[in-house]
Amino acid sequence: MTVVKSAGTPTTRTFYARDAVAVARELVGAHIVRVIRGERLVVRIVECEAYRDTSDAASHAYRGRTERNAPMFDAPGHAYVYFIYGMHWMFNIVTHPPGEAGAILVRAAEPLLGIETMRELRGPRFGKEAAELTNGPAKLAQALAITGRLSAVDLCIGGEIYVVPGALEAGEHVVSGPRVRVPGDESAKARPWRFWIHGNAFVSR
DNA sequence: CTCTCGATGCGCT
DNA sequence: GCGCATCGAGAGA
Repeated sequence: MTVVKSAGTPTTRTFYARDAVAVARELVGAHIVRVIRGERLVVRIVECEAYRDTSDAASHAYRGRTERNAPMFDAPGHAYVYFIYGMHWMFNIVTHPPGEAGAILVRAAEPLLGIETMRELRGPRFGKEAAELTNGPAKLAQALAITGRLSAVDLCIGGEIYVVPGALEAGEHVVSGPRVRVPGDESAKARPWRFWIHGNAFVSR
């Protein structure tokens, strides 16, 4: 069982001003805090994927800046939220060295606080199992009421959504592998830029 | 449990 | 028009 020790201090801008692959590994175990209607919802990241810019054919930033992917090119430590498959929102954290572009997709998390509210946000027929609330990127966004309105929001100032450093528990370790359903050439597909806690029950399918 | 398939909006070729 | 950093229902085993 995971113990939530405190509200925590948000991660800093400099934490995200580095290579996205390196940061993605360190982001596993961190907490996302979402303040909604005066309530704090807290989840723990158990799976995420790094996307870079021109060297990464799978990345939205690969073909340069557009209106949609603009947050990926702007200051690190902000959200990049986009809409896909006509119905789903994806939550990313903008992460890249100065002058570059990139983001980390949060694919799955473990609910820690506010589980009943997450259940309501997901819908009454989902979430009988806690893992069903947040074990996929679109599920996570729905459980935390994340939509395009939060794209480009600063995650480092303790506002309506922010990220807090976390730690792995005893016996846990992070493993890596190819990203899920990425487009692009073979080299992009093969890159082991997906990170997750080995054996964790909240990792996506 | 596993597998297949439709939903549904929009950015980009 | 195509295809997507997905999910859930439904069918079959």
